[in-house]
Order: sequence, then C-alpha cells, then structure tokens
Amino acid sequence: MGARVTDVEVRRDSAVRLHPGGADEFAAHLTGATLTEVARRGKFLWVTLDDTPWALSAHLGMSGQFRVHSGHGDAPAPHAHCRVRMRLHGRQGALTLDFLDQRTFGYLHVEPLVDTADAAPGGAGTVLAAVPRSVAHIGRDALDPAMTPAGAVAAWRRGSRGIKQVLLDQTRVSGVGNIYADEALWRARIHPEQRVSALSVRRAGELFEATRLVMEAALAQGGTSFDSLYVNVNGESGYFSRSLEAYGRGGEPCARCGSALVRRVIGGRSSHFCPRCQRLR
DNA sequence: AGTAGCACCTGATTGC
DNA sequence: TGCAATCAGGTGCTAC
Repeated sequence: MGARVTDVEVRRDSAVRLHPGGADEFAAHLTGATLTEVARRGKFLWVTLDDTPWALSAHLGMSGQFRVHSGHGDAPAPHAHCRVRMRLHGRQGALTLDFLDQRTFGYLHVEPLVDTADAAPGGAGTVLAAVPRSVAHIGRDALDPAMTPAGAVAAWRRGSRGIKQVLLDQTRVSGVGNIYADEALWRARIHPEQRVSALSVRRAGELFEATRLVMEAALAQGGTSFDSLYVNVNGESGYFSRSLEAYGRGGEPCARCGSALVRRVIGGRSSHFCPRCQRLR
C-alpha cells in the first residue's frame, strides 16, 4: 500500500450511490489521498486514507471485483463492466485500479471510521474496532479471532427464524453467504429450516465449527468460482466449487448417505440439503 | 426490536 | 428466429 490516488473516473454513477455527495464529491474526496491499510469485515472491505479517520469503503455485491494493472496509458482500455477507474502512484510506479461489476449490486463510497465496542461472550471480552460507518451494524466475521464460538452461538440463537436465514444475517456473524451457508449446514447435519430457538448450544457450536472449516477450506483454494465473475485482482479463479457437497447439487446423491439432495427456496434464497442427514426436529 | 418483502441490475438460460 | 419469462447473487430500505 502507500499508493496515492491521482485520478478518479466514475464511469457509472450508481456505483457510488451510497456516497452522500454523488460521483463528483466521491472523486474529489479520493483524489490526492494515499491508500494506506486494507481491512475487511465479512463481505465489507475498506482502505484507510492517509492517517485520517476516513476510508474508501467497498462492497462487491455479487459480481464486483477489483483488478490491478501496471501503468496508466499502457493499461488496457476499461472493460465494459468497469464502473470506476482509479489511477495510482505507488512505490512501484504507476498503477491502474479498476472496479468492475457486471450486475451492479456492488458499490464504493468514502466514509468516516467509527469506533465500535462489541462484547464477545465466551472469554475475549470487549474488543474495540474502528470500522466504516456503514459497517458498524455488521457482526464480526466468522474467521475473526474476536468472534468466539460462544459469541457466535449466542448471536445465532436469538429470535424465531430458521437457521438458514439467520446464517445469512450479516448483523449476527458476517462473511457467510448462500453457498457457504448450505455447505456448513450440510457438514453439521442441520436442516436449513430448523428454528434457531430450538437449536441447542451444542449443535450451534458444531455449526460454527463447520462454518469455519468450510470458509478456511474455500479460502485455501482461492474461493468458489463458477466463472470469470469471481476472481482475484489478477483475474484468476478459485477452485472451491469442485469441493461443494450441497450447493447446486439438487437431485444428486448425498456424499454421506446417497439420498437425493433437495433444492428448496428458503427465505427467498435457493437452498440445498440432504433430507436424510439433515432432519427437521 | 425482530422480521418480511421488495428494489436494485445484468446476462445466461429456458420456454413458448 | 424472436421475444418473454426466469434465475442468480447481497445488500439497503420501508413497512409491519
């Protein structure tokens, strides 16, 4: 890091729709700033600006991606899905940073950092964190060391909804999306429609362990890529889609028991599970 | 406060 | 062949 922003080109205004002052103010605020430190919580990521309490904040939605090219004039012409192009000067010279987003659910904005103090039941105590304002309501990431098993269990067991919907609720435990939710539930043998109020502490703890295992395994393989929508900054895909046991496998045999996996819409999201291994109780 | 449902958007795929 | 309907994804927002 340590790259200075020398130019900001917003190619589609809706890419900065959450920035209060609109595209011009976004570009003006960012231009001249130095990108210092990258952080994330769940699916929200941000880069701090200089040593100010401000950050360039981003959410990739479902198809957003950052791509980096060396140079400015010699960088490739912006892709059709390029929504914002930034030109940077770092230690290694000129860089072009593109925010691509085919389906435009993602966004960028510049916003202040705020202090949060969330208690972590289970031993870690209160852990302070400075996060962008739009991230303050988001729970700790499943892989965050400050998210303890007991903390996750307590967060998940509140309320009356089914566990699949609660897993996707980013204000409880963040970072788990539709694919990893199905995978974690399959591994923990929990029915996606199981009411969280009827989920024992022990079973919830097993679900947290399964969630971490799934996410660590996916990370180790570079993520779950079906196509060129899901890539790293160099445009390379991950391989975790080859390891999926439940997601997208409706009708196929369960790897554990051989029963046909079921696909069902739950809370508006397509869900996949084994009707034999994952019993509703 | 917790929950439900819609809006947002594009491109691939399926159905007629 | 053409066109319409459907689907996927994760959030912000409003309404109950």
